[in-house]
Amino acid sequence: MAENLPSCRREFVETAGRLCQRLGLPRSTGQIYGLLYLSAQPLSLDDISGLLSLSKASASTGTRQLLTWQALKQVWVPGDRRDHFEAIGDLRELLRTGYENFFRPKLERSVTKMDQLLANLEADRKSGALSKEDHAFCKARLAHMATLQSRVTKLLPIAEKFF
Amino acid sequence: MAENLPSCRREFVETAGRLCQRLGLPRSTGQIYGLLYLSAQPLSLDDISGLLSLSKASASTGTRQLLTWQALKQVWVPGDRRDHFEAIGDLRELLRTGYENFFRPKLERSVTKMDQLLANLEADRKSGALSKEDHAFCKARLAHMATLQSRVTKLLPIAEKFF
DNA sequence: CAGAACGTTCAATTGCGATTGAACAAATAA
DNA sequence: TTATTTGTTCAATCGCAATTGAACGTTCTG
Repeated sequence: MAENLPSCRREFVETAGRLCQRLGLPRSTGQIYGLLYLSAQPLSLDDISGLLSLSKASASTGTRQLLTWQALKQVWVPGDRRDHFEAIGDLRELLRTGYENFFRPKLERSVTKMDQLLANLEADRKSGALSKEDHAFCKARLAHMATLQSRVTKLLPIAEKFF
Repeated sequence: MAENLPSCRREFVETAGRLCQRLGLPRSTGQIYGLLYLSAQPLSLDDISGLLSLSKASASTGTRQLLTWQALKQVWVPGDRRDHFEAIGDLRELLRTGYENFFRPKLERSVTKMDQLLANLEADRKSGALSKEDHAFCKARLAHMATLQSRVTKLLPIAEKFF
């Protein structure tokens, strides 16, 4: 990490990096967004890799990823043919699209997965792999899980409106 | 993974394992809970490591972790001096304590972190590390983030009641 | 045109944390 | 008592994905 960053930015970059790391995303991605979030001027790939001590490759893949998430935008800086990047500051929107692209598909898949599981359960019952008691037990537990699932599905749109 | 598991349990175990993996938790942890969630009878450490093809060590650490999360309970099986484990089926409660122990502390820390950042910002301003414009820009962005933070803080208790 | 600047791609490396095997301690049995 | 069973701890290993360096294609410049 470069020493020439003001301490507040340095700390912010570190925090953003760690946050991404916890979310299972590349740390560099968070660092890049964090750096740009507190940069009044757009930065080039060289600036980014230099300030964060990242390789050119990481800066490139990271910015491209962030672009697909609509977390950054490219801006043209007159007199410089390099790409420059700016953070899109609207975190609310970022959160919303993040939910849309990230959570929601998984939630939907989990519902179809539950159907598969229930189908398998019946198949196991018929094939004799599961006793009557085990069948009933599993069915009850899966049903309980399904109700929770539907609650989450109902909650999230509400939360979305809350923002 | 053992072949002697009925297909519905096998698939459930796999799904639970992957879910934990995505959440940044050990996969084995999810597998163990998944196995027990669909087991009408409590299982011993040997059963668990056998059915899941895990080492004794993994089964031990995994169950202990799950116990601290109140996701399992130990039950005594007469005539067997080994520990046996049962899944606690109330997923709602599990979710609630998970939020309490896992998310909430981080959310609280993020608030104090924000204070630190704002303090650093002022320090940088006074030391001349940040121009007046940069200072204003960063302050605005951090303020925006702080409002989002407080919204999340307000939302979560509401979501909790929803369940 | 040649040469440089810029960004991307991809195989190789690295780092991190889950998993393991072996040694250990505690409890039970013989 | 000694031997066996049971569960934990910890250093070593392994797997996975982030990161890198080098080679590449493209676009600009002189």
